Amino acid sequence: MLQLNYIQENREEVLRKLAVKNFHNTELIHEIISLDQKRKETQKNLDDNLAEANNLAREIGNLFKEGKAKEANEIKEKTAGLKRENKELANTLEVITRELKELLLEVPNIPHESVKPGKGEEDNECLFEEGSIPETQEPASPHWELAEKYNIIDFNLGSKVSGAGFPFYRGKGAKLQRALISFFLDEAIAAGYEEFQPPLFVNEESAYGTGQLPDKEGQMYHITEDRLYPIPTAEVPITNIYRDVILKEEQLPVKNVAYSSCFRREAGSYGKDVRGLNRLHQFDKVEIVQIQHPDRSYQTLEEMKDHAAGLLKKLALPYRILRLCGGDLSFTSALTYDFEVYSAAQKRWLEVSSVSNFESYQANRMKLRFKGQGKARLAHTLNGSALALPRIVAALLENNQTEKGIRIPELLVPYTGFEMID
RNA sequence: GGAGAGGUGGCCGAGUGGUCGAAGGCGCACGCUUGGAAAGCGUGUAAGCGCCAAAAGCGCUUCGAGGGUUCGAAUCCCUCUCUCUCCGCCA
Repeated sequence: MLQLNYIQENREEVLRKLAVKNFHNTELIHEIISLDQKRKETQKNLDDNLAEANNLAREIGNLFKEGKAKEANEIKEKTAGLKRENKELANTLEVITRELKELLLEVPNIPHESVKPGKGEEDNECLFEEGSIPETQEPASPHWELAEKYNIIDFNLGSKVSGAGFPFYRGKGAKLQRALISFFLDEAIAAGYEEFQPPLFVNEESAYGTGQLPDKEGQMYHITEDRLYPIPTAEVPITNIYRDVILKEEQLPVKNVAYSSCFRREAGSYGKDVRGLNRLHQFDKVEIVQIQHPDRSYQTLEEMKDHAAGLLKKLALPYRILRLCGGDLSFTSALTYDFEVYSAAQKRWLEVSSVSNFESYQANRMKLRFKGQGKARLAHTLNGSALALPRIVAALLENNQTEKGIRIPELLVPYTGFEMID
């Protein structure tokens, strides 16, 4: 969430920039500011009262020690009213604080100045495109047909055992998954990231920390009995490592990478766009996360963007990079680059990665700070998929189909141990 | 799942109702000392919120979390949580 002081001191600027994200709730901002005013007043009163109570308590202690029990008891009576008053003030303060936090959670992150306004997907700006659209022999098969033909992914079995959106990978399909995961991890490690294997279930605090709660509640599975959430992305456990942490400045940047399964309810539409691997309830992803000094976070974002691009290049997939417009930017992000690969048989672009700078929005929520010379400051958090598997697999299958079978990209062969799926 | 012991500052560790944000030590920073270093000596060493233009200063909160008792809680009571030891179960 945004910092209160920042909102207060830059009210007009905040409103102007949020408008880029199609956020026009001026009233909310004003309400927050006036509620904070009320908070300060209440706290001042409470603090003064508590100071007085502390003084009286000290006095009573001294009097008892000197054996002046009578005087002590007289003062004691004075404290009764004060106590009642304080309890009330404390309650008021708590209500205000809670309400303030709730309101603050409704304010999205401020977009970076390079973000252009726009309604949605259609207004995203294409920054870069590389690789040629492959010429597949007609008729080119979509991946769900290829998956069946070569018996490498079984959607029906998944439906039987779990439900739609939970496929089985088998044989060379399973090996391909494992190869991609290893490849992505190795590339990240070579780029200086530390590998983590995170828990796949997180508690409520963590879900709030990275912003899945309260705004995206319906997207996560929820194990109510134990109050745990299966992670929708490794970003959640990996970033939350640093919840309530004050790092030393020289520890920055923190570079972490994690492979994990991801779980998403995604109660969405059905049809061609979500067929096969296009949208799943469970999928695999390698996620990179960085925690960086505010002065260098945009440099880092570029570095992470290049990392993701490098992976696609090595897999020889045609891809493009989009800079999301205000309307398509997520609630918590300041700037996001989306990566899409071209799927030859489906004749459309598929999103395979999203690289974002959250600036201090997540950090403020989870009190992630760093300390150099002066006071502790909020750090910046960034993350990106590097990469998400299912659509990569879909594109690999479709783009690399030949009469003899599906050709594995050269750089991946050491990981798969085979050159063809046939 | 059962029984017991614990959770104190960056770390170790003292503290069982009053002046304790907390002894002592380690670490770290600065200074003195030294030709230089070590040792030694001295000083400092949490975060958040508020008052203040700001600094200084002051006030409030924080000893796993939440609640309670009390004029006053790190210290007493209750609930939760985590860690350790033993037993049970188990990949």
